[in-house]
Amino acid sequence: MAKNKKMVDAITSMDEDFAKWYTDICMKAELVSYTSVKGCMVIRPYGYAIWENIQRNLDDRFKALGHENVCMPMFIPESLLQKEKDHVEGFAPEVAWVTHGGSEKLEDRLCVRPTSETLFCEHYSEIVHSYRDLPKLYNQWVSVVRWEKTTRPFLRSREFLWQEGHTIHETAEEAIEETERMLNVYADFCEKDLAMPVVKGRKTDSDKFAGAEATYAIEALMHDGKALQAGTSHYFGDGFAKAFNIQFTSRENKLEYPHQTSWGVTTRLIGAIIMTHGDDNGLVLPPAVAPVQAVVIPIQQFKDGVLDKANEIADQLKALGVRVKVDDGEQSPGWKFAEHEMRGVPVRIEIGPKDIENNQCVVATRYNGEKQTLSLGDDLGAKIKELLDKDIPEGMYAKAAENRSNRTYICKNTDEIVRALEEKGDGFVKAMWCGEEACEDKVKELTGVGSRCMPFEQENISDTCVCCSKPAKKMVLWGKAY
RNA sequence: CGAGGCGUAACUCAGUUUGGUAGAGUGCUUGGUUUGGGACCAAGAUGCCGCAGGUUCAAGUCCUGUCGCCUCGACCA
Repeated sequence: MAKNKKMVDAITSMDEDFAKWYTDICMKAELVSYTSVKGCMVIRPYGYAIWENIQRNLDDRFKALGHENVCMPMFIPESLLQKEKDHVEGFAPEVAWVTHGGSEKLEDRLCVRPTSETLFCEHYSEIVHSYRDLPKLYNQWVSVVRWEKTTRPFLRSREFLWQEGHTIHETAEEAIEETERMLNVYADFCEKDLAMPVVKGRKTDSDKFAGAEATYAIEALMHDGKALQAGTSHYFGDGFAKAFNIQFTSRENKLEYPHQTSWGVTTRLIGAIIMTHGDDNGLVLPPAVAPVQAVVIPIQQFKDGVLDKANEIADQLKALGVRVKVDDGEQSPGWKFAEHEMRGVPVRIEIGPKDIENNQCVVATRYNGEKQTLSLGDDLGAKIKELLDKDIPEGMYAKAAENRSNRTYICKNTDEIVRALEEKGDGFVKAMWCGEEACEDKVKELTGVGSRCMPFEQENISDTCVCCSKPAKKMVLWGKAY
């Protein structure tokens, strides 16, 4: 009782105002702080630690597949940006420009990178000459700038951190394979480590990356029923190579254009974690990326032996590689419970005089609020490790998957879409599409949901388009997007 | 960029209608009592009232301008 009352004070309930609930969590869990420039956030230590864990995990996966990290400059001369027509058209409206160096006006103004395809292409044109130079599997961890009009922490900021992979290959087949491989890396990471179900699919032409031949994405459904693109992977064909004049001598001694890809995920993933798993008591973090995986809270810590026992448990967990903290602060235990719940710590361990007497401790899991009593001893660490590695991520995944399936509607016409959204709230809509952009636009106009992707796992819902009566070509996943 | 909201202590906000000594709660500091779901008592510190002009004997309050932030739309990772 006391808990709910207090927590409502601290965090707006998600049913009451989801947007406010989201910003409350960002602020109160100390993930970010605003600055004097709109859309530019301080990512605070706790938020950054989550990013570092995401980064480490993905970086290991990239390296295991042979990718190398590089770092491109942050400025792109306007003349370079303009080499690929679709690309510049896509990004021009949202780039920030540097017009002066010191007090001197620049001849060729510089764009602050919104993405680095052009820089990679310029570089590849210098270093790729022979099929022996291929492939190049490069990646970089940097920040980029897009001058967004509406901004929100993690979901849409003007500067954001990301990783952008840029690869260049001898053949189209190889590049397509890379595009799919990296999409799968993202999907696996999201599902296994972030416990977040995603739909893999291809973007429709109207929604694909500026300059790409094909764009693939993973789409996740947030707790409020809105869709969030969690990662993308693009196949460029040889379009960029032609625009930037990248050529190599092939095995047959012919001059050929290489095929390229790019793929990325951003700090938006932190937003996805918040909105997939969070609840009215705050953040709920998947153990794989939680800065603190387990917190030990001593009860009556001033009594002899309590703190020692707490530290003993922590040491046992540390030895197993668990990120663990003992909270020996002066606040009351109840305060600490609420605080660590708000920060999303996956496991809480309570240890007090009563427990010590019975040679036990209380272990509570954040995502479902369940408490259990475990005996102290050599296997305690292993049991908690098992919770962190298996039970918790699986339970979190199941919970998120259930929300998604409750909010996924199968519809045969636009009326059904409107009705489903009205009755059950926002969510994913599965419906057939004829392939015409006009229908895509009309569905959005009539129902409010836009095309998210054409899932790889197709279902035949009906033979005709959800909008017109023409034969259907693809099942499309529709939704309101963040 | 359109529509709305808001800038007063570290935070949340009252005070603006009707101009007249700068306020509350939370947090912070110190001391004490507490400790199994955000404990209690006492004492204390903290303000360019977003910024710039103007009106006035007097402006947090009225007028003009300006900057910024939040939310919702259109656009986007």
